[in-house]
Order: sequence, then structure tokens, then C-alpha cells
Amino acid sequence: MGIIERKERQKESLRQQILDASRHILLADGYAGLSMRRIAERIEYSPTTIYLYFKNKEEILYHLCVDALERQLEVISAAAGTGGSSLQSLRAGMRAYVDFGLSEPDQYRITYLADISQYVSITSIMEKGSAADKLCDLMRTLVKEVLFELGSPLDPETVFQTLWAHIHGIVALLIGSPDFPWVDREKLIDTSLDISLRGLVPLTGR
Amino acid sequence: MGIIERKERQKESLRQQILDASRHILLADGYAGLSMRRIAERIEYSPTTIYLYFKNKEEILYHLCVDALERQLEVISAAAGTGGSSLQSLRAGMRAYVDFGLSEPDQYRITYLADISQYVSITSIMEKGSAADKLCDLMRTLVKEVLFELGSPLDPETVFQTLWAHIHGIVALLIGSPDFPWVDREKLIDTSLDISLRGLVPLTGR
DNA sequence: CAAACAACTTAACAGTGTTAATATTTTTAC
DNA sequence: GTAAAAATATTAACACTGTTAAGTTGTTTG
Repeated sequence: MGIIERKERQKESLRQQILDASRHILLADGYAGLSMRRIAERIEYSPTTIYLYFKNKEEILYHLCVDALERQLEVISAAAGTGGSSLQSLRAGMRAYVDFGLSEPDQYRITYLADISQYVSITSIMEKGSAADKLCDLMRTLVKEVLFELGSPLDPETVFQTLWAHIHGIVALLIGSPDFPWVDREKLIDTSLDISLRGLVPLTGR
Repeated sequence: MGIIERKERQKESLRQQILDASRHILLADGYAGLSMRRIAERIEYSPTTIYLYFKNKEEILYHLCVDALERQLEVISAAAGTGGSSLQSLRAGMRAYVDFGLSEPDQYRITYLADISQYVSITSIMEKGSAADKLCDLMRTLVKEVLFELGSPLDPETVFQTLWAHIHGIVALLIGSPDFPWVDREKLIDTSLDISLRGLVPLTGR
């Protein structure tokens, strides 16, 4: 029965084409330029055809997010795994997070900033075994190791969420207000990581 | 010539009504519910009348931002001015920033997160003497004092922007992903401020 | 009193996401 | 092989969106 498999492949192919077209438009014209009709135009199908492959626009955005999170997981775990102390690993991971966000601002927008999170439940993005879940676990592990080595009494989960918020803040602010008179970007990111990580060292300890 | 003054007042009044209606809709139905037609409906005028008072929707959003920034400046400077050390003042100010953002999430969205910043130039919001400008200066001053007392060699502007990013990150993340399994909100905010501010203390110093 | 001006509305344009109904093609069953 | 069934794709339409052009009032001015 190779025929129905070919059909399956063709169906999957068009599905993939839709996602590719969406990604392309997002990259080329930003989130504002991403409409169902423009996607349809690009894949050379009628707009309503898309609805045979995706429930609605949000489901497309959802898959773009999942896709981006998978790439982000790769980049970050690669960065965190380049030897060195656990603190160096954590720092490298955080740095990779920021770089990834700044390299694809519109993608970062729909993943972490857009209203989508109000419709597409975050629980489906965060489901066990997903890239997002693994990403959180990776960060949690790194944080746990660092806190252990420092002999810190801080709660790892709280620290993880705090550090996440801090690097998210850097990305979100730089993306959201590109015209603000920021200090040198490199210096800002470095200082932010310095402060966040130095803040983990207990005052009594040193 | 009291007549033309009355006219002037009436015109200004309708202008204010439009802003009030917008603010009300924003608070009641969120950013997604804020449309020109809904504003018009609320003030009981035709939608196009609004364009006689504001250039476009973005100009309305701009004024909402300015308005919010003025309130934010008040709240934060009040919090920062409640005695104590400069570090306590800075912390109180940062805490007030977070609380303000969380208390009006949709307002915070359009001020710091929405795409508006791409159309309404940030330079007009940040112009000399504006609330936003004063807000930055207030934070800068607080940071400068703290760094001086700590004998820190860090650049005040860089530290200011870093701390801003950190508290922005907390607000943006909590607002953007309310369904994420956050630790206790109070604990998260406290820990974040702890880490950010502790990170200012030079390692050699203590 | 006529002309100018101001305030406001109706109608329309070009978009948006989405649904219902319809057409076309392909697969299945007799 | 042909008829019914199913899958695939399209056209037309709905209810929105921000915004503009044209037209309608009412008021002020020369």
C-alpha cells in the first residue's frame, strides 16, 4: 500500500509547506505581515485550504513556537555543554538564550510575548517531554548544580525562574524598545549576567 | 470671549472622554477589545469623529502610555522616598515598578510590550522632561547613590538598564505566561530583587 | 443674507480570521 | 465499469478591523 503512504507524505508535505511559508513571512515581514491570505498566496493555495491542515492561525503559531523552542533547546544545551565549571555552563546557557532571542526577534515575540499564550494554553507547550519542558529542566539542573557548589540555601526553582526572568527582560526590552539609548549591547548583556550570577553568591560565604 | 473658551473646553472634554473610554475598555476587556468602533460606541459618537481629535489609534495608545507613565512615576517616587538607606530606596522603587506592572497588565503591555513602540517613536515618549524621562532619571540617581556607597566600579547607566531589564523581565513573564507553574509570586519577586541587588556588591568588598 | 467654517455622520475601501456551501478530484464498493 | 462515498480544494460570504472621502448639519463671520 505505497499509495496511501504517498498521499500521507503529500499531505504532510503541504502541512510543512504552510509552516515553512509562515516562518518565511515572519522572518521577512515580521509578525504584522503574517496573515492567512499571505500564507495561502505563498503556497499557491486558497486561504481556506489552510484550515484543512490547521485548526486556525493560532495552531500555526503554536507549531512555530514548538519549532523555535526545539532549536533554542539545541543551541542552549550545546552552549551549556562546552565544558567548564557548572557556573560557566549556566552562564553560557543564559548567554545563548539571549543571543537566540535577539537573533530572531519576531520568533521570540510570538513564543514569549504575543497574546498567543492566552489562547494556546501554555500547558500544551510545556507538556512533559516537549522542548520547552526539556529547556526548563536543563536550566533547573544547571541552577541546582551551581547552588550546590556555592552552598547556597536558595530554592533552585525560584532561582531558575528568577534567572529566566532576568534574561527574558534583557531580550524583551532590547526587542521592544530598539530605539532607546542603550549602552553597548555586549556590555549590557555581560553586566546583566554578572549581576544575576554574582547575586547567587551568599553574602556570608564570601 | 467666554464662548470660544467654552468651545475649547468642550473640545478638550471630548478628547478626554475618548481617552477615558479607551482606558475603561482596556481595563475591562483588555488590549484585544480596544477598537475605534468600541471607543466610539462608548462615547456615543460615530467612529470617524475620533479622528477629529486623534490622528489615529496609535496616538490614543501613546497618550494612554504617557498617562500610565505619569502614574507610574508617582507611585515609584513615592515608594523610593519612604526614608531608609539608598539601597532600601532603590529596592522599594523596583518593587513598586513590579507591583504597578502587575496591577495593570494590559496597560503595561501597551506601554512596554506592544508593537506600538515601532510606530510611536520612543524618543517622543522619552523626551526631556516627560514622565518617562523623569522615571529613568529617578532610577539612575538611586542606582548612582547605591553604587557610590558600595564603592562599586560599575557604570551606573549600565547597571540602571540592567536592573530595569530584570524587573521588566519579572513583570513581562508573569503577565505573558500566567498559567506557568510559578513559585509563590511574592517569593519570586523578593528573590529576584535579592539577587539583582546582591549582585551589585563587589566580590572583593565582601 | 451669503459665504466660510466647524463638528459630525454615512458610505466605502482594503484589510483581517473564519465558516458555509459548492465544486472538483480521487478512492472505494458493487 | 460505473455509481456512491470520501477527500480535497475553492468561491462567496460574515463579522470584524483601522482609516479615508464625501456629504450633512449647524454655527460663526464678513
